[in-house]
Amino acid sequence: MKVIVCEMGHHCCSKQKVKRGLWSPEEDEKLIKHITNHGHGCWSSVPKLAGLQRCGKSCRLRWINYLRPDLRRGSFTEHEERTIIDVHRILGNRWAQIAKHLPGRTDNEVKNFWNSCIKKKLIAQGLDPNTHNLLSPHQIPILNANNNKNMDSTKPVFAIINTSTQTKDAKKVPPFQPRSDALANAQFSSSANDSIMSHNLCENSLTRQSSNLYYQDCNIVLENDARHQSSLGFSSQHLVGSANMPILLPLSSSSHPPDHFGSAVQSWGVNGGFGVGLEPVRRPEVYDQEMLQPVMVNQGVVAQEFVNKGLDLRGGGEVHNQTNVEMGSFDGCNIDLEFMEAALMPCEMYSNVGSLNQLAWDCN
DNA sequence: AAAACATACAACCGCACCCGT
DNA sequence: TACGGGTGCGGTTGTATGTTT
Repeated sequence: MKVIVCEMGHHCCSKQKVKRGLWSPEEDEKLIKHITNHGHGCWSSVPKLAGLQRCGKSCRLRWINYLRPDLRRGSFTEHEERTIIDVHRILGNRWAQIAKHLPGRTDNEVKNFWNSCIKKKLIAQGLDPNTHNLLSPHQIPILNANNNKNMDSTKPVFAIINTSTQTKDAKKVPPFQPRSDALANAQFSSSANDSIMSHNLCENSLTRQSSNLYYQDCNIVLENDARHQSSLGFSSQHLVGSANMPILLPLSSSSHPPDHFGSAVQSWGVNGGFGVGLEPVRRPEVYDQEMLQPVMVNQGVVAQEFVNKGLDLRGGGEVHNQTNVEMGSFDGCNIDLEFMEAALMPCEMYSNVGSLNQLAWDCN
């Protein structure tokens, strides 16, 4: 083990030589003994009192991340992993906040686990770890190149795209950013009115919206890009996707060529969700509420277009009429649907995060 | 067997915020 | 109000260990 001794560092340790690098068992023992007997008090004074040639900051870090008795060591459980993913989707890289939802885990541990494990899993699933949306099409070649070993070309590949990126100026669309300010104000209840309010407040927070997933053929989406921006401007996508709602797309599949979905491309509308795969994860009351008030829920321009055109968003007009989806089309695909559902489900459905109120509270 | 490479994780660094003076 | 010390946080680096070639 190489121990570096230097005179550089923080103001708290600039007056004396301090060790850097890995801690020895003897140093650990000294620190534990001191804090057990006296508490840490002012961290800058700990090294001197404990007889350590370390800076206070280093002592604090060692204690918090490694020596604390209430730390939970060992690998992360699946439940913890899901919690991390879910909270990260809402809070972003706020590791300390995320760690608060995992008793015995430190921010550093969560961060390392994210960077070394979860990140790769999400990418392997076609998810952008930063946004939790499906990777944009221009990222897919990279993804495929990196994952060819694990790819089964006979199965569809999915990616999430944000509906707001389905434009020619996709790159200009700002990426998903956690909205802690909105979360802080968000209220969630079972009433329809509250639901509407919540969605308005949490426009981007991937809460209930995240359960509104619709699968479409990526090729067709891209080919129809212009149509999506037309003045007529509405398709099933516009209805199902608010400006920020993620949509699941099968990117490519030899067993499911574009034609296979061609007849269904407009069928993935409000009622045409990928029934087999997604219906189980939806809460009926939420579904109904959103069906009643999609315009309010989806605050995008497109929804307003529906209002302007006097369309009945409950019944669905042309959108609602096209629900002939072959539900068995994705049998045997290699995507981990459960994982994706978990990653996109409202947190209270599977994690120990009681509610977004809790998260909002923690944000403050 | 050894070198090269990959991975996990501990630790460091710089910055921002809080609070007391 | 300005300043400085203490602390917390997120990004980054360094190192031990495992795996592959």
